[in-house]
Amino acid sequence: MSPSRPRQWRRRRGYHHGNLREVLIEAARQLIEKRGPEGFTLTEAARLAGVSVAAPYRHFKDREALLAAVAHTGFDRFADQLEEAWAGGEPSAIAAFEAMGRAYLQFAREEPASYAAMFETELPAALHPELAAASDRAFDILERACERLCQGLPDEMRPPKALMSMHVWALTHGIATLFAKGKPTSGKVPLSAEEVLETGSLIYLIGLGLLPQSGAPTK
Amino acid sequence: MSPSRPRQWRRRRGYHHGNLREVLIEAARQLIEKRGPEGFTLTEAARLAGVSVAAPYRHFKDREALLAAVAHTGFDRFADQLEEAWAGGEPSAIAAFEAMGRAYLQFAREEPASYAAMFETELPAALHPELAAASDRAFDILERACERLCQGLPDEMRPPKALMSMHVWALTHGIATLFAKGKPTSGKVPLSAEEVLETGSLIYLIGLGLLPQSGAPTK
DNA sequence: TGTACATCAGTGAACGCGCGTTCACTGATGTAC
DNA sequence: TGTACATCAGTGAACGCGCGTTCACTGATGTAC
Repeated sequence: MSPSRPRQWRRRRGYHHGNLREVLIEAARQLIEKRGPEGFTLTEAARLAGVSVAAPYRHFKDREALLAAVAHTGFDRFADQLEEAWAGGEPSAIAAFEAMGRAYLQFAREEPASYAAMFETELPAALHPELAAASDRAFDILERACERLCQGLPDEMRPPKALMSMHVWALTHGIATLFAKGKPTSGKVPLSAEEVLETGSLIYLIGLGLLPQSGAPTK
Repeated sequence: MSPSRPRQWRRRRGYHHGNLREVLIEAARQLIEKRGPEGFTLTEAARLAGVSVAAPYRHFKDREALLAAVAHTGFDRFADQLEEAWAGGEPSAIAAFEAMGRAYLQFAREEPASYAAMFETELPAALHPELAAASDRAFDILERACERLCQGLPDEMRPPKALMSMHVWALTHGIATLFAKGKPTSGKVPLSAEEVLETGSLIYLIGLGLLPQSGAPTK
């Protein structure tokens, strides 16, 4: 073993971390999960990443920038997963739609910190345009899904896609947050978030005329 | 003017404030409105109320107790307003239901701080049983409303009331939070929260068979 | 009605703490020659 | 291949600040006699 410089390109060894930006985002995610988006501190994130408290400033302008990065990377994965779920349900628009709903709930459950950073903070969109773009992408996916769903509907029964997207998004977001752990509502009712979403959207789709009345909830 | 002790029973003059508990709750509400439930400080609330930083401890065990009081009084008014709106819409169950929905959105808009303290904090229910009771009361009102709505429905088409309540609550809560000011979603779409809720619940009620298909959204 | 006294609801100063951010610095890395 | 050097990505100490909470205290109030 000669003392040649360690040829570990993106390895996190030695003085230079090599990966600190991503590690800090992940650390912030963990801390937000415990203490909420307002509760996480830059100091703690640095400690968790094993660097000095000043190191994060090489990668982020300030605390808020790290929070925005958590939200941004969250939106990216969120949009990816919605898209993937939709594609996996094709060619049945209904199946694809329901798969997307489940993917939404799954994301909120598996990445509560990302979800909180994305939807429960007030990051000024003007200061974080790349964040706004990432969030728009997720909304567009939802909107296109609604459009596809309604394709077969006669014109006069087809709801405006923006309106329908809001219905679907609000219902899903509402379920995701009411069922989030620690919330006063969670566990108050012996139902899973998935059951509530599936039955709720079933009734909604019947109301739109996309499904026959017979499909009413049975239990 | 003789120096007789001021006969102002519950007036907030002089050394004894007389009203401090309520004033602190109101101050906390104002601060939460600006900085969120995690962002408000006891120090600032005391300053806003015009008392020393130690005074709040005469009325609240600690910071969290004041936060819980904001949530508690919020739930009380919230439940009152839902109940009142329902009563005002009687005897038409549909009209009463929609009035209740509007009252919900109105509360969230007029008391964003209360709403946040109620639904966006993680106050341990075990430590605040009176809070859990107040929240249960609000949910019960919603549940009874759903029951009333479905009264005319044949048994096999009637959804379990807990399930239906969750649908309705989630949709309304989702709309309220997505439209809350400062949120990434607010203002993204040229629709009012009320429009989205009204059309969304219309479609839902059609899906349940409570309204004829003809009532589909027109615009 | 007057007075002594217990209790209540404030004050103001102090504490220890952890935070966000800045600064001059230094070790590691990549590259031009 | 070797070396000089610019740049990059860290360190570690320090700062000023505001917070939650505690403490001994005191002025105001209500009440028993």
